[in-house]
Amino acid sequence: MIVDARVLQPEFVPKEVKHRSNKMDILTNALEPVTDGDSGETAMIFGPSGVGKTCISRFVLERLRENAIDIETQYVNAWEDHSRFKLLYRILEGVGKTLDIHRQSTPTDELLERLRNYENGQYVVIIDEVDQLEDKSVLYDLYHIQNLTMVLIGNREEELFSGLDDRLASRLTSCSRIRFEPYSQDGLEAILQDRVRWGLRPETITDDQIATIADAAAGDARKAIGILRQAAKAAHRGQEERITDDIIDEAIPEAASEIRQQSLSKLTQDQRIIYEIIVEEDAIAPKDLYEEYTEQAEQPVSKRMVRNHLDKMQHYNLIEAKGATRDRTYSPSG
DNA sequence: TGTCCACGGGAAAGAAAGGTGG
DNA sequence: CCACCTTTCTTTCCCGTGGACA
Repeated sequence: MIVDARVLQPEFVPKEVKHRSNKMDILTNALEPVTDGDSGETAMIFGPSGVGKTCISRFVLERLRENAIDIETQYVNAWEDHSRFKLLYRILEGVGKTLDIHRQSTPTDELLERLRNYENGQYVVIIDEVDQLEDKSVLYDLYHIQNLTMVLIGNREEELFSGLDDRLASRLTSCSRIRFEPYSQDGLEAILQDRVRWGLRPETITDDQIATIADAAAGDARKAIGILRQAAKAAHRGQEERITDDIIDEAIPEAASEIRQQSLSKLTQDQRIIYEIIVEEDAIAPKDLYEEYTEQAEQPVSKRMVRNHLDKMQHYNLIEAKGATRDRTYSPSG
């Protein structure tokens, strides 16, 4: 019943863009000068996850490249490359200037110097999850590089501006900002319909079922497509002709746990011990948590390190912290 | 209302890991 | 294979915060 599994993958460059055409226009305008060989305006994109921020940016850049020569583009995820060095390295990678970089003989300033010396036309860089960047001063340096245009993507505006250099912050107040809202019910249904049309055999899913999925996804397209994928896979496994309501009911929690599972697999041994304690206790005070952890771990790490782990797990949305200093508790999220 | 103190998180220092050139 | 350097991870130290408790 699955015709083309690719359209069930979240990365597939989809027709979603048509629901975001006004946002695309703003971004395209900001980057327009690039096609004439000038630097574009720094663009900032904000919005919750699964609303097409990354997707739209990549799409716009792709189209830019098609329409003009001498444009290089690069996509960097600051969640993966969160140090100054890694970020700069990744950016240089996009213009193939990393060949003879030896970490030993190449201080990070040298990386910047190379970017400044890049003369082969305009270079547009998407920096995704920019709030995850630990050293935001690197943005200030990048901002001042000729021929380099940045597209910054983040969840919340305040998070980006906090910890930002004052000088840069004031410059950025004038640059173009684009806010993405969660998809509407109708928008999500249209996106799903589109995927279904290309990815599944006709008649395998009803409009009502699509509406159910869209509703469960709460404005998040990634989640919606995840549910659809789970449902299609389940039906496929069970040799079903079509997707039943029962399959969808099961696919909704499965899609959620799929995301959680992916996060869990990235945890280290220590982090997993901590996570399991929190799940076990449901809500636990920091002190008790650390005591319990020291008992279970063969080589317990310091309190400070446990706090780092807790931070990380909050980022992954695995746990949440409630309360301020004294009455704080940690509990599993969801 | 004032004192106490666990907590979170920043900074510095130390240890480990990863890579290079001899 | 080793000496050496940079980056990354971990620990140690410290201080401001804000509930608890008198």
